[in-house]
Amino acid sequence: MARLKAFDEGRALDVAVDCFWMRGYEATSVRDLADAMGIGGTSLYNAYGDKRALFARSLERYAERSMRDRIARLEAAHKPKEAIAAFIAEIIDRSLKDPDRKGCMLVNSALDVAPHDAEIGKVVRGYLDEIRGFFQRNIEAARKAGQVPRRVDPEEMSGHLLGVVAGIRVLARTGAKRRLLEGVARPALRLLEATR
Amino acid sequence: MARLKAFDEGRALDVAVDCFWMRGYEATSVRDLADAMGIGGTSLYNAYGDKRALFARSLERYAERSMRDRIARLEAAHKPKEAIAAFIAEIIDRSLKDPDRKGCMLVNSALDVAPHDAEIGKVVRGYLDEIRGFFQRNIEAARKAGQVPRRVDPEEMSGHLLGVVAGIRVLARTGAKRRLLEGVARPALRLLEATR
DNA sequence: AGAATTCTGTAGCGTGCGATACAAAATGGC
DNA sequence: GCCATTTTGTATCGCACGCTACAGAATTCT
Repeated sequence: MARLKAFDEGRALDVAVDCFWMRGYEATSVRDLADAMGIGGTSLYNAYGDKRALFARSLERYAERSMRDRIARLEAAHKPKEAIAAFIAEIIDRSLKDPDRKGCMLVNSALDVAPHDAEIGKVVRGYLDEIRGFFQRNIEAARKAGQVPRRVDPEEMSGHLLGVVAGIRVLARTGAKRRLLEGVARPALRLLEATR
Repeated sequence: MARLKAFDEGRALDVAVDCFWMRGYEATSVRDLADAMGIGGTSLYNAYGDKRALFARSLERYAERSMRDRIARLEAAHKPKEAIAAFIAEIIDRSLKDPDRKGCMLVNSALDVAPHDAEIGKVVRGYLDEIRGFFQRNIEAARKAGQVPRRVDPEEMSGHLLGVVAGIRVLARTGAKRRLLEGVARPALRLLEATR
């Protein structure tokens, strides 16, 4: 019927994710994007709409690949309390291993673009609440199984853990060392252990 | 000797702080700044140098007025443990009261500009470490006074509190409600209380 | 008053931005 | 083989960006 696309939309989108992830929305130009994705500007607009639409799709892609996949994998592989600890440990490891110090695209977006774009702000809030939901779900399960003290309130504690994760992402982006990041997390995890 | 400045450099700088605080570095144009400050572009360059220099001075001003002043005031008015609780309570209140949801300029800068500007990154890290220092200092004092459990490690716990504050600032910028923000903070403060 | 110095407004520099017009190239259906 | 349709590269568009040249206004010193 018509000419075929000469590039893989999904792969190019992954590249766009990296660009927005590293530099943020404003600081990433359409030309930067097109060059990195290996396509022309026309193809970019043809395939994804405008810059904002591409950002929205990138954010969605990030949430799917870097958040939901991780949550699903950890919940499948670990018992509830261990899933929480593994989530935080993995985030610290990834933050330290990434030479670009990109942090978390959701956290970056929460500060960068959410305040100036109500629609994207709502989306970001939804994604962050999915993370909180992961924590709450697993706290509840662990508490029912007697692996977490009864005095721990799942809703409150899930918010605490979400805040801790966001804080870790912020500090990691400024080049914090492992010692500091683990120090941020450890007291929170200790609250899930039985009190001596 | 020469013509006098027709504007107050300090007051204008405060306006610049608000602009950068709300919109970030990239998204704030020199024209936006000059208009808001009530001066011409030439006067801005004459008085502050270029945009980056104005940002650096704004960040410094913010740290002085919104961080060091608060720390000094709270340490003068409260005993160590209460100073910590008051610091966090004040941040939550201010975050919720601000209709612009500006959050914390240090945290915003840590994500926005620090990763792309080593020098400013270093400055931001220094300011954040001043906050951590406030926490550590007061934890140590409270612990010596027997108001905080001996098992609390001041260095680790100060990092935890810094992370919690950063997390609160992130979530506040996305429009989080008081219930969530206080839920983030409460488990951390509970660690400073004696365990039943 | 006049000289010296600094500040201020206008006007514009070159550059990069997001986005698009247009024609050539490539594909599948008939 | 030709038509309809979509993709692609080139070549911009108008605009806003950070920044500056320049001349006139304002101030102090002599």
